[in-house]
Amino acid sequence: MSSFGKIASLRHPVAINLADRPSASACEDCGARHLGLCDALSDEELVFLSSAAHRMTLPTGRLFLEEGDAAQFFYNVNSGTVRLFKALPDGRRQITGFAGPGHFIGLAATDMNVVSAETMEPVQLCRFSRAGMRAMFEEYPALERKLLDVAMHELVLSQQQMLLLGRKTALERIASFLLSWAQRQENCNTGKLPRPNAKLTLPLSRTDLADYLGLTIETVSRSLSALKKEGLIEIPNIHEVVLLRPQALENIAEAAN
Amino acid sequence: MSSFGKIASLRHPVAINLADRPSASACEDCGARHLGLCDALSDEELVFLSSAAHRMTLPTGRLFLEEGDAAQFFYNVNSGTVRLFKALPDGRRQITGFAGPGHFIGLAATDMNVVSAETMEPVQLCRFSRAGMRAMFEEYPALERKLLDVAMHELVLSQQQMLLLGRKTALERIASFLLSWAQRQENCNTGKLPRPNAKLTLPLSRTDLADYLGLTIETVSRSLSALKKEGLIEIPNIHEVVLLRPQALENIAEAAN
DNA sequence: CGCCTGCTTGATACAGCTCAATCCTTGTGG
DNA sequence: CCACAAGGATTGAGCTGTATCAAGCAGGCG
Repeated sequence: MSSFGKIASLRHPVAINLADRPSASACEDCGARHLGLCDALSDEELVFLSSAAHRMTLPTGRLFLEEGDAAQFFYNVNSGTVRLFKALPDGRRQITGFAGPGHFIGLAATDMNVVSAETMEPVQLCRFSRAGMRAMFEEYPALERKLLDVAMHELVLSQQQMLLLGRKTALERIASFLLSWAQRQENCNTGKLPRPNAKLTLPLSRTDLADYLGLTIETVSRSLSALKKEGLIEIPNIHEVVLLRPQALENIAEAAN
Repeated sequence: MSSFGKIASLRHPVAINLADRPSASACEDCGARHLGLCDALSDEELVFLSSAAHRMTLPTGRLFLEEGDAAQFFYNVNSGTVRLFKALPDGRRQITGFAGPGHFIGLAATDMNVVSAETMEPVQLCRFSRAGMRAMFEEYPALERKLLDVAMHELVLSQQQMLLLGRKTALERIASFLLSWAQRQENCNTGKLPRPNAKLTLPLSRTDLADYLGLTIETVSRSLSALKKEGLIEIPNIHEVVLLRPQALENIAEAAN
């Protein structure tokens, strides 16, 4: 996946006992310790990173980042899910992505935030000042390396999404989404299809789904119903989808033949 | 623009005479010397970078990067314009971006290219092996810093494009495109509107425009005609547009009131 | 139990697509 | 220098996929 690979050489072979160091134990307990950014860092680096982090817990539906505001912070999600979006003055909304455990927020920014961010569930995250982060790069180049990897991966996802939004039909969008969400869920990026009967958990509402796929909730609902009627999926409840025939979904998603 | 700013401290205050050093003079003459990536580097760094570069000249319409192939190289455009795109098996195409002088190609990739790239005019570019680039990061961290900046900027553009593709009307897409192309042309990113009567040069065909904006050529043509009839733009010829009333275009593009 | 919110389903409207004809620009050859 | 051909752009007419508007449905919570 990562074009620069793991930075194994930077990890200390000798374990450091961090139990008595408060700033480190914060990371030890963290749900995201072995995900994303944090997994790329040695224990020593984590201690340093942790000292610069402000840990926060937010309730559902909290808008903690607003498009147009000065960009002061980066965030790393520890638990829960966040939606990132842009909006037009008349209320039209485009969700540009979802950030779950281990995901990094704030790379898509200039001096101002270009997206807003809102929690979809109770969320725990670590907040870093952008200036502090920059300073850390001097000391810990692995951090910067990893951030470049993350940015490159997000670019790949963006390109996919542009194809989806610009050129795919409603049914193709839904099929594409289900498959990409499955990928994401079994973290990830094996490039393989999910196995038949794989069960997806969607923390998103139909409205979120519509705003992510550039459709209306009605069209989302109809498309899901169509896939159900064709026997490609099952919908036991509103937040779960079972992929009965992933290959058939793939054929629709990629407009094969 | 750049959230990490210029890396002024790394530039040598004392000029080095490079005239007699072949690998350096290649950069001295380059149209992109003071653009993008190359402008972020000191002369010393450029010499090194240049030694790793393979300079190429390609004719119009050359497909030099194909989606799905192993990602071996990065490219830096020196002159001309390149279109980057994804396609579906049935021929539907989504252009994800255009790369002109100073632009870097290849950040949106995993082990495989996820987009194809094709020249729209005669193009000069520098090619770098990805492995070589990675090695250079150790030696010249400014390079990596700059690459992260570039990636972040591309992410910002991607988010804008997702909003455009997912939620804007045909007229709004055209207006948005004209303004963003004006920004790009007067390199760039001042965030200000172009002055009235600003003249745009479009190296792209209507087909390219359609595939970039997620529309058909007919709709592109009709929307441009509509803007012309309303007196917001003038179209002296197929590759030029004059922005008579940028503010009015902005109001359309951003769906203001 | 019944309200409320979010989802589904149905009927209709319309923005943008498709198909088709014409126009314009540019390059070529007589 | 003009006639003509060819490819791209424009314009028109009708169609269609998705949006809009509206009515029912269901599951969760007080």
